[in-house]
Amino acid sequence: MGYALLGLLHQQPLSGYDLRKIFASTPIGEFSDSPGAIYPALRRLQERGFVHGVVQESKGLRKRRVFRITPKGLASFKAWQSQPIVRDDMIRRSGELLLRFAFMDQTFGPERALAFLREFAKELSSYIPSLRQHLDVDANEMPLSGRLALESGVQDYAARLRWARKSIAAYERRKKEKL
Amino acid sequence: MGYALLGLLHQQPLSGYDLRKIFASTPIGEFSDSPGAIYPALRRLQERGFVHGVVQESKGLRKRRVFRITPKGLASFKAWQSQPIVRDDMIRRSGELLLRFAFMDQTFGPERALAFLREFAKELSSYIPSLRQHLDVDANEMPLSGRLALESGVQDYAARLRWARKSIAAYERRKKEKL
DNA sequence: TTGCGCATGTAACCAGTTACATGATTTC
DNA sequence: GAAATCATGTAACTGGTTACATGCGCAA
Repeated sequence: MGYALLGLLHQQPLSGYDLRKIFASTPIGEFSDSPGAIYPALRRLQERGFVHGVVQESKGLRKRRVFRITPKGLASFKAWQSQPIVRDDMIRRSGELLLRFAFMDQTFGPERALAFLREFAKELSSYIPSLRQHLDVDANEMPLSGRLALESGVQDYAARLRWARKSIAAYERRKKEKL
Repeated sequence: MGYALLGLLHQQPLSGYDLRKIFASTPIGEFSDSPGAIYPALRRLQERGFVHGVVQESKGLRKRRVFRITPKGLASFKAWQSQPIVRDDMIRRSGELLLRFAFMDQTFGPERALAFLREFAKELSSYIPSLRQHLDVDANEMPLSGRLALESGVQDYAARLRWARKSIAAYERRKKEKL
């Protein structure tokens, strides 16, 4: 979740309360908007030197602490985004992959975003057949609900692959238009 | 994850090592096969009286502790499966919903599984339009990668809804055949 | 003056990750 | 006798959940 905060703070400086509102009101993945999650996370980021908070006393309201990302924080964010996509990311951290992608235009530009999508699609299209094969094997000895639940996983991956291909096309279309 | 263990132990008695192998070799959601996750989880279940472990010394191998679910454990498992489906489950605990469904044929039979799917589909089909609407609003001020990442979320839910409807049809088809 | 929205925080609890430790048996 | 497999566990670390606590300014 620290990276979600860094990504948002890279767009603009925000207070903990601002971040809570963002998590509460927009469908940005599965992040918690509870103060018990956000304020400790901001403190950790500050301890690592990734963000820097300044108290603002203006405007009659209670003083707020506004955080901005540091160069060190941005470097760490970019390093995180640049990690290769491995199968385990696909299986157990798909939300994190989407988050890495969501901020890619801002940090690296469309060319890198496109490269990310291609890597994503490639990894997915190699995973899906092996998953499907596995299911076909041991689906026989399972009750219908179990079989369907596994099938749902395959459908999810297939939908994500379609999304990736559509997104690749969107980037390529935009590239052409710019020429 | 405790519920995943209970569900598997309801099918048959298993040792911690057996459970690790299942998590390692089958695509049952996103569960960890590490001993540091499984053995403490089994101990907790035992402390709550949900499972009971018996040491087996047979067969030359190292002794293994085989767990079976208790009536109390089964009751707790069923109560978990019977919770109403709320929107927050859909958004932040979709894996848990699928897990609840996966074991439903065994615990409650096809009629309840079908009811679960209908509730699931209903909740989803009310959520998707509101999500889509939200996206259309604030997608304008976002870079392409951010917009696409949010779009991916919508696609996921749409795929899940299609899956639910297909699954409902599968249950209804089977019901007809039985008559 | 009661309550609401703004705004920040803490503390107990729970559970997964990573890494380490141990020991028995089988296979090459 | 070394390596692989079977089998169980612990400990430090990390981080989210839930619930509580606090305080300001404004409007009904």
